[in-house]
Amino acid sequence: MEEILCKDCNLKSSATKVLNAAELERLGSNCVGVNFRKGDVIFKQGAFSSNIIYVRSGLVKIHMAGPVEEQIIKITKAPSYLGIPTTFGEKINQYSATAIDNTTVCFIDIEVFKEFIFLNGRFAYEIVVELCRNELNSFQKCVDRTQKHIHGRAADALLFFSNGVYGNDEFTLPLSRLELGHFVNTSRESICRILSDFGKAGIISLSGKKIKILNRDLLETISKNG
Amino acid sequence: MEEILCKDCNLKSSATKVLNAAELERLGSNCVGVNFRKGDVIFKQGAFSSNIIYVRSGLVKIHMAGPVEEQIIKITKAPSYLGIPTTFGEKINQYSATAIDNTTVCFIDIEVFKEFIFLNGRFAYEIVVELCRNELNSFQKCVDRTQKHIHGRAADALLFFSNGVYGNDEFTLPLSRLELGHFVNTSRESICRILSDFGKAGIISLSGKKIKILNRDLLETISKNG
DNA sequence: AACATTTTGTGATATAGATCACATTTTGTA
DNA sequence: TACAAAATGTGATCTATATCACAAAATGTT
Repeated sequence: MEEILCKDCNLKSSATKVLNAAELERLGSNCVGVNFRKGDVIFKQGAFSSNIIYVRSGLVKIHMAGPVEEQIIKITKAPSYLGIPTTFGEKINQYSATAIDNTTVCFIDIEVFKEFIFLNGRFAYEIVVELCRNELNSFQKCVDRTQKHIHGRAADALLFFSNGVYGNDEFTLPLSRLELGHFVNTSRESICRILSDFGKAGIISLSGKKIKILNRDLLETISKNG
Repeated sequence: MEEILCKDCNLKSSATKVLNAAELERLGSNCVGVNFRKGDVIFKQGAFSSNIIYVRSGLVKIHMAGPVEEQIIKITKAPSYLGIPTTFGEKINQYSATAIDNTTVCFIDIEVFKEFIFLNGRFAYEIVVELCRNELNSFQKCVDRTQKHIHGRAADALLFFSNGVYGNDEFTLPLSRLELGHFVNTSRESICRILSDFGKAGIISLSGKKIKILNRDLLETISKNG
């Protein structure tokens, strides 16, 4: 990738925006930008972890090996940090991150990151806020995952891509059917069936990975009650 | 409760240990201790939130209303903070906390807490570490919840009480069968059946809420593979 | 102690969704 | 362009667990 200095980066996180010139300088010399293509592994569960990762652009899945199969815990759109919990909590990554679209990230040395938390209260505050938001989301997501029926969870996923990721009624799924199954806790077969159910009911139109939401109201109803 | 000044409190959190005398003084004048008895609600989902809660002693369940039924997201033993995510992320509690044993907590004014994060890097760091640990645990817990079969999840719960809470093979369940169901995502009936299965198999002995683990190895095997 | 209420145990049945099995389509590649 | 490999669609079973239904204990209350 073309090298951009942190101070000139126009894709700063809300935490980084709070750093002063000297701190940005320090960040710049302890921060490496890397491009990943769709499918590339950014970091792997079980590997040693010594960096915080800032996703400048792109889309990433966070996934971990469960007792039975792989599970996609969440899908994160830039801008966002990855691996803060794993890097602060344990030396070893507790989960993997894989690009599901072309993605640019910065690897930030954990020690510099810690330094900023120690020395810059506003930075620390922004990080705490981000972690808190994540925790709430993951509680909510876990409850939905365990209580909703498949149709509801599949509707959730479609609405997530439409609203949360692409901001459009029409989009190309960045996941295979199998991965979509891992994201909503079902089998590939069930996902296939549900998507075609939705298609037959006129809720979406689909051809391969291209999806268009035709009846958003109904999809939202299914998401709530399904 | 007998009033104890924060500076004299011998149940400090790892974050509070890092505060200096002046900060402890300030904390003391913005911090109220309260006792709760088993069953008392500490804070309620949907209510306005303006305090961080530090659990000095006791046992608390964090629970939220799901689309179908109540779910116990986690059970937290003192010492620990409650409601940091809710208080930083949203003005409204996203979940409830209820004492499931006699519990002593301190209500800390959110503004003082923020102040410490801004001004004391070591305090901020300790909070970040706690939040990170929570996030990892909740990922793991969510995967287990959605992938393990009931027997495995029930075994998990028993091991959690034995190892994580009471540090003993013998303990009194702090939950009714229904609540235990909410904790491991099953119905009351299934929990009853599984506990009696475990009893018949000689893995535990049980009379009412008193439980003794007789075959820990087998229970751990079930937890892993079940 | 007697009664109402809540909690618990356990069989019988129903069902959402997994799994199996195979055909078809799509994608990558020599 | 042709062929191998991967991804997808869909019917036919199978099964874990929910739900229903009721009896029995335990607990709280006057």
